Amino acid sequence: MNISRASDYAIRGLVYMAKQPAGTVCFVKDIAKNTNSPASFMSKIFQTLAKSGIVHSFIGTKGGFTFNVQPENITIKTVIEIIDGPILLNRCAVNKSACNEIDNCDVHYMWADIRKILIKALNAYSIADFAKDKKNNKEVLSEVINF
Amino acid sequence: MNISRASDYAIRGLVYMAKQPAGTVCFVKDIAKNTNSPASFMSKIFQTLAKSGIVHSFIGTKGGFTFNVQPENITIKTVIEIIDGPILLNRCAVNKSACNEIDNCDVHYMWADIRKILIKALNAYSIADFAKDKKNNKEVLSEVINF
DNA sequence: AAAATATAAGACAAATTTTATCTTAATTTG
DNA sequence: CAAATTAAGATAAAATTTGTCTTATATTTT
Ligand code: SF4
Ligand code: SF4
Repeated sequence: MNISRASDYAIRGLVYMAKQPAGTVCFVKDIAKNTNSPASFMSKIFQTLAKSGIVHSFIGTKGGFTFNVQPENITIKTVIEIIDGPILLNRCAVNKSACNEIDNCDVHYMWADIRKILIKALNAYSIADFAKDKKNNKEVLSEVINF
Repeated sequence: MNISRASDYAIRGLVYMAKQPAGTVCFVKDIAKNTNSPASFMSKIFQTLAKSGIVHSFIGTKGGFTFNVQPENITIKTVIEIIDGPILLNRCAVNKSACNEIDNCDVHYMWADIRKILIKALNAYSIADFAKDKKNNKEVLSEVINF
């Protein structure tokens, strides 16, 4: 029950980028150094992010990455889905076609429900939220929703 | 971002047990058959559940498993933690000792927050909730918390 | 313009985790 | 006490995750 290390790195890398002056072309080398991640692994992660369209890549000397979507509009959920694929807690609750139950089984509604909550929480945080200050100034969700 | 198949099976297996008359000694063979899971895999899963104390096991002919904790008191979170281990979304947000940040890093508060929400949601459902009827009669959480 | 350099892209490989099976031990029944 | 039934535990296969190494592309320098 965790995100992959790749998704974790991706988020940290994007947060690092968001902290640089807007428009800066960032090198994987620097992104990796500042996130304590293996550069070659981070490289592959950014390839995936580039393919998805949220960052733009430039090959060759002075190449690197820039945002293609504003960090305010990139939520944690977006990043996790790009790297890890769809968020399916029990790996079938959404993909009903993969199960042979005619009616929904005993646990279907629960997983759908919990998934909905999780996705909303993951969508409540954007990359830009972390670039500002450490104890980010947004109110803590779990208090706001009184849950 | 999903629970393991083992946890999924565990939950389904326990729900099956909860549907039998209280006190029934259940065989792995039957539990597996009724959850479409490999019996030998389910066997190992129930070993783990037995070690944790939530079920009791009986060896030998007419052996099997019974609840050691009332299904009402076994939440989904409990089961997942027994099978998959602690719920750590980014695999460090709780285990601060495993990281070398002096202050908390940029993403620490977010993960702590989302984790808190997820855990509450997982704790809101018990095994007994599913034994009653399919569209279980408890209100849908994601609506109740207006989130 | 060619060579050297810096960079991302993509192919490849190791490590870990997940999923499962196979063998052994324990208990009951006849 | 032998046979049958069941869980426990050891072992193995498969899948996924994590990571590295090589190749292609663009820029800069000579
Ligand atoms: S009905 Fe059950 S098995 Fe089928 S998709 Fe829903 S949760 Fe999965
Ligand atoms: S400070 Fe950052 S790296 Fe350390 S435990 Fe928290 S989330 Fe993990």
